[in-house]
This record gives sequence, structure tokens and C-alpha cells, in this order.
Amino acid sequence: MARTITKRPDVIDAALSLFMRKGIKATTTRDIALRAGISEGTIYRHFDSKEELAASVFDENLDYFWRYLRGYLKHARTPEEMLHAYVQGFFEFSRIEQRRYSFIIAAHQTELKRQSRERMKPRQMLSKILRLGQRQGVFRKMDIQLGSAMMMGTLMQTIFYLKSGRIAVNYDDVIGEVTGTCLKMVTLDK
Amino acid sequence: MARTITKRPDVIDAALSLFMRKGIKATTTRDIALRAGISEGTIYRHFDSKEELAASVFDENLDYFWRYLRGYLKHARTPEEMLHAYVQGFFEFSRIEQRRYSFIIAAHQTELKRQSRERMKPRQMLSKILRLGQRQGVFRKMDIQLGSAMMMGTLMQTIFYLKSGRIAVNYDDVIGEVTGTCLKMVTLDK
Amino acid sequence: MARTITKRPDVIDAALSLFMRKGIKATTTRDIALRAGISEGTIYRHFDSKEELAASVFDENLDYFWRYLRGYLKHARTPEEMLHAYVQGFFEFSRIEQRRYSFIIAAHQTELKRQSRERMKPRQMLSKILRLGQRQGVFRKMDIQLGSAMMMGTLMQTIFYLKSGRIAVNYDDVIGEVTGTCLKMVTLDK
Amino acid sequence: MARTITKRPDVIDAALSLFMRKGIKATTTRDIALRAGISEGTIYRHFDSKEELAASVFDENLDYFWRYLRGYLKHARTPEEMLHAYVQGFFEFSRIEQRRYSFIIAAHQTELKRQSRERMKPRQMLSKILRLGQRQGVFRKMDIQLGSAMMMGTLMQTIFYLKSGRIAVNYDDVIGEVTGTCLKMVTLDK
DNA sequence: CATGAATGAGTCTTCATTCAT
DNA sequence: TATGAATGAAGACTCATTCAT
Repeated sequence: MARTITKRPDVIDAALSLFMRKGIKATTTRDIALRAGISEGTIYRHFDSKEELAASVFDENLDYFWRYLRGYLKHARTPEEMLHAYVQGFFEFSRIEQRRYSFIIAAHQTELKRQSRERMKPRQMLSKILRLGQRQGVFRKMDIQLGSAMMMGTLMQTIFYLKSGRIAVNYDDVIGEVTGTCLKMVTLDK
Repeated sequence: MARTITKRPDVIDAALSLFMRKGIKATTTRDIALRAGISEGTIYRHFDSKEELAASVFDENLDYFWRYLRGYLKHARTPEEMLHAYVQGFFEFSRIEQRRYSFIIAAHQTELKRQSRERMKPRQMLSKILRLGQRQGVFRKMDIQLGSAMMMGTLMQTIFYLKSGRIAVNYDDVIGEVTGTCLKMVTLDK
Repeated sequence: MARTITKRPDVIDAALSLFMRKGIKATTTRDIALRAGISEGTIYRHFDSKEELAASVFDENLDYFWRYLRGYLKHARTPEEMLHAYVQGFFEFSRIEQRRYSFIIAAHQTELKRQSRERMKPRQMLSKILRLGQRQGVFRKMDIQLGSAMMMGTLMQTIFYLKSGRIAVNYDDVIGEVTGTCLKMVTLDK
Repeated sequence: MARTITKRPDVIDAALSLFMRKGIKATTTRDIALRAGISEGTIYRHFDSKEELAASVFDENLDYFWRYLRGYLKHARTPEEMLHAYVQGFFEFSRIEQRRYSFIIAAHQTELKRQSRERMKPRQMLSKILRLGQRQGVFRKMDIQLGSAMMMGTLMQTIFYLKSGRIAVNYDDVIGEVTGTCLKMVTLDK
């Protein structure tokens, strides 16, 4: 095989680390080229625009996040266990992969225009869990999307407060509390 | 006395409507001046920078939101009623004042640097309700900030899903469901 | 007499102190108005332009300098004594009235366009001394302007070096040295 | 390889000629781009700021001046000859390279912030001559910096008067006179 | 594939001056 | 005579994108 060295991964790597740190808007193509050790023009050989590059990077991160969550869910059997694992994985990811998490949130909320082609896998995962639980009769009937929305919001906002230091409670207790709350949201009323 | 008419409100009006529509970053001072029917220089007679103008507009909107919520809460007596009114007001505002709501959310999350001087009144309001309920023994003991975070997240994310058309359920049912869920989050376990 | 309070002196005072401190270019009409406790428009009631105001202030300072020098020369009788007093006065002024001196130099060299209406009195004074000395036969024959130029340059550049800390010698010795040098420049060759 | 032609020299050329004619402050980046036949952005590909460009141009001119002086000094053997050549070179340069000279003076005195990295070579050259003369015992003992200051001032101010047409004397006579005066400044008293 | 110099429309901001009151 | 809000032309600088090599 001939040397088919493509600079594409270099571009993505550089962009990723820059986007994570400074956000998409604040990262210039010049920054990216510099960090990737390539020229600005090369970026445009692989991506139509900075926007498209950002979307690519976003997708890649989302995938990463998704695989991370999947790992957490591997051993969960019941829907309750799954929900528990999901919450825990979500929190852990936001803690261990701070920059990745921040980037995903920021890019998703404001910086990116188009929706990811994958339609937000981690979100789908949550819907799936909900649906499964309903089918098994352990979760109450409710609109899947609405339920997902509420739980996602609960998770994300809690993490946001946590990050900004507004919550004084011990980290593990927060996870416990949030898990409990999410469960309460979806389980059957007695 | 000098030319007493002040273009300040014009600037704010123009900025508000532009910020709401396109976001702060994407709105240029030129846009604002054009829409306000003034010269760019005039903006700087009233505000030190675009950033400061944005903060001003933000504060104004937040105030507006806050007054709106207060109106909803006026007749609520018990903490439960208050929570109910809060959720309802929140939803209503997001529906009736779509752009204002979007602007507040966007500006708060990413576009503005400094925190509002009012420290996010609507948020405080929610904390207050929580605290009151705890003191009266109708809400369970939990970290106020954590509780607020979870409820805020539930509200905001639901509205976000709603806006993006992901939730098929009837609007009033959503409010009912969310209210119920929020109540469930904080009331005592039986 | 009716209240004929004119804000003109206020403008000049404010401008003076601002020009001295920050230079003409760097001083804005807004600064001046603020400091004078008047409005910007008022400046233009008394002066056609900032430029003209600056020229006015310059003239005033030059006058001040000139009176200062005259004081030094009062008791000098012979041309040599006068020259000595001139040098000494020049140095003293540059030391005691630092800001005034700096302003005069800067304004003269680059900031002002038109020449002062007074045609630089201190300079004329030096020419006069030279001429007197020549007439009395104690100074040698040479072009008056050339002689003035050389002495002025010697004085000014020395002060410039002094201010920028390049000259390690004691201040009084410098004066002595410069006086001696200037004398040497103009006295008859033996 | 990319478009290898660099507009850098064009930028410098345009800037030089503009700075010389109108001064640094009064020259806009737009002027420079227009004259260089390039876009404004291109300036910033080669220089971080207008300030840096100006400094670059200044350094280049100073170098030019310095080489010019060195040429004059080549054949001078004794300190007296050197001083003579220095004065003559200085005058000649100011006459032949009027704009370059004016630019150097203006930039040095007020327009440039940082000192040249070369620490003002022509000035050093004068100090060197002085020092040499002292060591050889042909110049009298005096502070080197002070001596340099006085001579530099004499030169510069004379040129300034000359340029502004105040000195009626024939050009060569002026040079002779100034040379003589400078010599008188530093030679031993009889 | 890769380069990187060049582009040019656009950004925010400044400020001497004007003029309706 | 004084005011001060408004002006508008100009300023330095940015950056995603293009294209000749």
C-alpha cells in the first residue's frame, strides 16, 4: 500500500481539542491548522466548511459518549437497573470527560445548526429504556418523549448546577438523589 | 436644554428584537443602528459596549419574565399551589413570549459573560417556594439547590422538546404531567 | 454688572491640565467637557475647533514659560550673565514645571500645526541675547539663527537625555557643563 | 507549494513612503493597502499590528541611516576626523534623504513606543567616537552621554532650523560652523 | 493531496463636530 | 449663552474561504 497519509484525522483531533476548550465560534480555522500542523487550505480539502467540521467533531463526540453509556448499561438487566446505570453513566461522563461533555452540550444547544445525523443516540437510549419499562409494566404510561425530556432536563440541569458550584451536597448523594427522582418520575403511582 | 429626545429606548427595542431573533453574537451593531433608525455611534452614547447593551437587554427581559411569573403566583396560597402556578407560568411565558424566552435561555447559557445582577430572580423564586414548603412540612427535606436544579431542568428541557416538535401530547396535558412530576419530586414519600 | 460668567477659562484650565498630562491627540473633547464641568457643545462656543483650543493653550503656556525665563534674566547685566541665566532658567523650568515643559515641546514638535502667533518668545529671547553680545563685542560673529539653533538643541536634547535617565551626572554639574558649553559656542576664539 | 509571491515588501514599501510623508498616526491601514495594491487583511498576515509594522519600517530606516553614516566614516582615522565625518554625514543624509530623516526623527521622538532593538545605532556611533577621543587624550574628560546629547541636539536642531528656512547662511558654511562648534565642545581647553 | 498567501466583507468602537432645544 | 444627544466618517483589526502553485 502506498503512503496514503491523510491529514483528515489530524484536523479532527485538533478541532476537537480546540472546540472543547474554547467553543466552536471562538476557535478559528487558523487555530486548527496551527495545532494540526497543517495549512488552513487543507481543512477545506476535507470539509466544506468550518460548520461541517464542527458537526463531524460533534458526531464523533456523541458517539464516544454513547459508547461510554453503553458500557455502563452492559450489565443492567431490568429497566430500573438500566435507568440507574444511565443516570450514573451520565454523571460519570460529565465528571471524567468534562470538556467532551461541555462541548456536546454547548454544541447541541447553541453552536450547531443542523441536528446530528445520528439523532442524538444517548437520548434515544433513554427513550428505549422508558419504552422497555412501559412494556414490561414497571413504568407508568406516559409520553415517551415527554418522559425523556423531563429526565434529561433533570440530569443536565443538575450537572450544570453542580459544575457551577451551587450544590453543596456530596457528589454520590446527588447521584443517588437524582436516580431516585428519575425513578419516581416514571414508576407507577401506588 | 439640549435635544431632549433620547434614542435609548429605540436602541434597546431594536437590540431586543434582533437579539431574540438572531442571538447576540450574530447581531451586529450595524444591524441594531439600522433597525433603530440611528447611527452606530449613538449606541455607544448609551452603552459602553455591545456586551453591556446585551446585558441590559437581558436584565430587562429577565425582569419582564419575573413580573410575569409573579402575576401567576399572586393568588397561590400553599406551596403546592405556588409550585403549580410556577410551572404553569413558566410554560405560558415560553409559549406566549417565545422570543423573549428563547433569548433569556440562550443569553444565560452561553452568550452572556457576567451573571445578571439580580441573580436570576425566577430561579430564586423557585428556591423560595421549595424552602417554604419544607418549612411547612409539606415538602421533603432535600438540598434546595438540587431540588431547584432538577425542577428547572425538567421544565426547560420539556419546553425545549415541545418547541422542537418532539412531543406529540396535547399542550395542557404536558403542563399537567410536568406539574405532577415536579410535585412528586418534592413531596414527602408515603 | 450682570452675571457674565463665561465658561471660557474653565475650558482652558481643563484643557491645559489634560493636554499636559496626556497630550493633545489623546485628550478628547469629552474629557475636557467633563473636567470643566460643562458640555461639549460649549467648547465650540468659545473655540472653533479642538485644534484652535490647543493652540490657545499652547500660547498661554509659552507665555508662562517666557515670563518664567524673564524672571531669571532680571538681574543679569552682561550678555554672558544673561546666557547663563537663560540656560539655568530653561533647566529649572523643565524640572519644576515638568508637564508644562513636556507639553510645550511636544505640542511644538508634532502636535500643533500652525506656528504660535507669538513666534516662540523664549527662542527670540535667546536670539536677542546673542545679538546683544555680538554688538557688545563679547560674542563672536555668526548667524544669529544658527547660533540660537545650536544652543537650543544643546539645551533641549540634554534635558531629553536627562529625563530619560541616560545621564548619570549630578544635576547641577550638568547645568554648569551646559552653560559652559553654550558660552564656548559663542564667545570669541582666543 | 503555495502562491509563493509575498506582498510583504509591497507592504513595507507602501508603509515607508506613507509614513515618511504623513507620519505614522496619520497613515491608515487602508492607505497602506491601497497604495500597496493589496487588501487590508494582507497587512496583518505579515505584521501583528500597525504598530509593529511601523517599528519594522523604523528599524529598516535606522539601519539605512547607520550604513550611510558608516560610509562617511570609513576613511576617517583620528577622532577629530571621525567627528567631522559624522557631522557631515548627518547633514548630508538629512538633505538627500529628507523623508527618511524626517521619519526617523518623528518616529523616534513621539510616534513609536518601544525603543529600537538596535538601541539607536547612530547615537551609539557618536558615543563611540567621543570615547575614543577621550581615550586618546584629544577630547576632554566629560560624561559621554552628556556630550552626545549636546552634540546630537546641536545637529538636529540646526537641521530643523535649516529645514524651516530660518537660517540664511549657505549650507556648506553651516556644516563648517557646526563641525567647528562640535569640536569646540569636546576638545581640551587651552 | 497539500499549501499558505491573499482576500474582502465585516466587526466593534472612537470622537470631533453639529444643532434642536 | 449653554446643553448634550446625535451624528457619521473613520479607525484598526478579524477570519472563513479561495486559488495559484
